[in-house]
Amino acid sequence: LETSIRHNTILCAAAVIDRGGNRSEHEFRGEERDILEGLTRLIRDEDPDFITGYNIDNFDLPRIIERAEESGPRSRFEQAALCGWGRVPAIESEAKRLKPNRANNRVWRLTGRIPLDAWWQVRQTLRPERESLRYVANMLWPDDADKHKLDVDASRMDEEWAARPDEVMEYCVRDTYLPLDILAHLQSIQRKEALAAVALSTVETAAAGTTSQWIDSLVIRLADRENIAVPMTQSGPRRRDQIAGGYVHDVEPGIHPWVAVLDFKSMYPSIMIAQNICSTTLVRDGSKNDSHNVSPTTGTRYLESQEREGLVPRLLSQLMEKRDLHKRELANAEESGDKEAAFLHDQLQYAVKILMNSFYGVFASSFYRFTHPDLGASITEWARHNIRSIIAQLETDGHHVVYSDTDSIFVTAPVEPDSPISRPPEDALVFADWRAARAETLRFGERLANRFTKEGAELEFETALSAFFSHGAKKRYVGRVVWPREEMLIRGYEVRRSDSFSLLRRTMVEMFELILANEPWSAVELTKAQIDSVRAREVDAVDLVISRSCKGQLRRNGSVDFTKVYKNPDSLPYVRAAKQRIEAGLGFTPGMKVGWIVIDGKRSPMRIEAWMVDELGVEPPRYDPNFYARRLAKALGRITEAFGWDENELLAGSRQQTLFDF
DNA sequence: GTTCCCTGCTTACC
DNA sequence: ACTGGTAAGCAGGGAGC
Repeated sequence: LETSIRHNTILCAAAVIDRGGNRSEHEFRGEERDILEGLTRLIRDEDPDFITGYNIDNFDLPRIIERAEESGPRSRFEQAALCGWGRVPAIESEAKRLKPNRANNRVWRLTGRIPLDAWWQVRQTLRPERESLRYVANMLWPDDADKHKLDVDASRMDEEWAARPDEVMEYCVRDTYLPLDILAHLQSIQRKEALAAVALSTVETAAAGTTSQWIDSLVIRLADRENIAVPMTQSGPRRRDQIAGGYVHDVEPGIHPWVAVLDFKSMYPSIMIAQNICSTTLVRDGSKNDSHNVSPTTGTRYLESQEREGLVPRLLSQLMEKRDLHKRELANAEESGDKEAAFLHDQLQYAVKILMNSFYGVFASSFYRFTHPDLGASITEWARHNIRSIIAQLETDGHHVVYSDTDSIFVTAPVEPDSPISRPPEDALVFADWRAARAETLRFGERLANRFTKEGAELEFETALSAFFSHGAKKRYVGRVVWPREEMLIRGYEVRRSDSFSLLRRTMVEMFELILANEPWSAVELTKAQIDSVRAREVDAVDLVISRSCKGQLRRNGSVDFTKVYKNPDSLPYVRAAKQRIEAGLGFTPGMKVGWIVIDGKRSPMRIEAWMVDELGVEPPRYDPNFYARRLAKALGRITEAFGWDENELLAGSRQQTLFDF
């Protein structure tokens, strides 16, 4: 749709029908009624299974319903001519199922069809820094200029429509192809189908249903076969104390040379299977029997599986076998060059993985029908117990555990001291030392995996690192992987965060390269140089865009209320940016990411300007160089501090400035 | 005008 | 109206100085 900013009405619409790759395009303009009727007729004639678009959940669908209700006839059945998209006969008795509807502001439902928003798929699978269609198209197809041509000013749509409707129509059509291309690129539909296949659910449930519905699909089916009564879900609010989660080991700041990384294969599902944890095996009457599986800290008891195998453990074992099978088939297919089979098995093994990992969350929740607070608590206490006891044994044996998070352990390998940590050229003398260190780390990793793997808790040797670095914060680390591939592994740091800015991300990656190559002083020099260039305004504003997602509540008239979701909305930079977008006529839908540039960081609240360059092609805002210099110094200083250069020393830089000069 | 502490919030890791 | 916990870090704002 293209809509009037002034009157909220629909100016024109375009649709593209994709039938097995053959596409046809359809344009609608004229009276609003005619546009809506035309779209509805097209959908009823062409009968699509999926309906997509960019941000249809929050924009197109609500707009269509709203306009149909406002401009259209009174009765629900008469409105069906304007938005009766459901796959049911257009008769009075079906009036209810004809219209798309959205229960409790959640996902859209449309009888017989599946609305699948390309924006949401992009967001979930790609996590882009910014989410405008223009930005995403540019990211996915950087060389495809006509996919991201910008020749209509969307913020002045009324004027554009009045002056040159043909160009607007063309622009509208082009943007209708993109969501189809995006879904194809992300293989979104295939993924939903694979999930439906393994969860034994409809594709609709796989696409729009909740995790608990996927699990219900498997558990209730099995419970029915076994004549086990299925509890109802209790309604109403039930709060309870949180259960304890995974264990996270402290990290010592600095470089740790030659590290073997091990992790448990499907940790929580394995524990559920091994300990037979299930609603149907939980001992609830206080009886005690030596055969019971007893959890290590709370002493929760479960029947042993020989006495009665729990429904969930059984389902999980089957899923685990299924995943192994698809992985084997995937390997076979790859070997024989059967691309279609390889694709299918890859989708299926991935869907099984997703499904297996969903079990724990549902059973640890307070409101699932088969849940009991003890179930979730038992799973995590076993997990903490297993990993802690391995850490303790390793330390007793004199091995240094560098880090551990939930199901992973990072252990220093016993390599020759002074083995090089960065790969030397193959003709260098020390290359042999590097290779020997790697071989030793591999042997060590394999040995640990064998030693600690037991029935129901398989410890796998996952990667070998020639160096591990952290500045001392949990969930933030970098590793130079030397096996099974050679690559850099970065977790948690600003590099991974979409609310950082690209100059910081880039500089930090370069810095890590140098640190892992054992050249920390070069890293410091690099950082100082970058700080200087921001200070001198030599950096493009596009490299300084910060973005975050922003919530809001949509009012009936299409405006957004921020006070319902935020205590003090105007104190938040992203809310201020969202308001600027709305002001500029660019539109904002709750949940979307908004970008901004800080133009005065000294004021409180800081002054920002929304980033609208992608959509409007306007001049970028003039940024506050000192703010960005400080943010760079802060984030990078945390890292260089491990080598003796702190934030203020970085800021002082080559210019001999003091902390208070900006 | 700092500094320190707390709160509110998002986004990461697993 | 619905899957969990653990953790880092930014920005705003008030208190005590």
